[in-house]
Amino acid sequence: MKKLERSFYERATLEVARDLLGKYMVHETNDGRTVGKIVEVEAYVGSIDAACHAYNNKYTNRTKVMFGKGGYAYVYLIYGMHYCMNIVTNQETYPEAVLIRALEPIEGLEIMEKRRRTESIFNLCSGPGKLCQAMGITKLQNEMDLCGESMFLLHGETIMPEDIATTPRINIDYAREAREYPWRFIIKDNPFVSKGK
DNA sequence: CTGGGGATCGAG
DNA sequence: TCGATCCCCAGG
Repeated sequence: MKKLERSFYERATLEVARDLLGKYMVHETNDGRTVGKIVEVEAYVGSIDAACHAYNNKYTNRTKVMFGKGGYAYVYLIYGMHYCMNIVTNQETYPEAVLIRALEPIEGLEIMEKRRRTESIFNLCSGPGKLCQAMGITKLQNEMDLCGESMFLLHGETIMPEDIATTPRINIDYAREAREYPWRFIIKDNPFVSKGK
């Protein structure tokens, strides 16, 4: 299977978000290799999106990675205890990213179970915080190049347009009009999607 | 320096 | 439904 190249990520964010469904995310660590199929994502577009950390093109130490080239990881700590994994999209100067919200576990299940302290397969990667724990993603992976050797994506399975559902994003009630933007994409009827909302 | 708030999760 | 827990950042 072929590794996704920079050109895949450096496109319009909503397109990248849709196209990420079905891709395999791989993380190589000392514990071993874990792989998950992307089944749920959300797009964040800094210039116009009140839910995005880089709303109004806000440039801070935390958001700066989103202003860089596509294909890098944006990982941040939320609620003081969980990490969220994003993939930076579009060209330089456009602060945009896609949040990975759920994976279907493909490989390294034993490693995931150990990290998550559960053997329930539907509870390993069915949420943004859970999948970071299962895949061994922390602040250390922030700003990592996904075109490198440690963490990267593979062309996994092709998802037909009719198998993709679109909804508003989860837990962004504070974001005023952006609350309703249909920027969450999931694989229809996939049992590994998060139980958000 | 200070304090309010958050792209979550799991227990009860 | 609610508490844990702490980084981030705006404001003074």
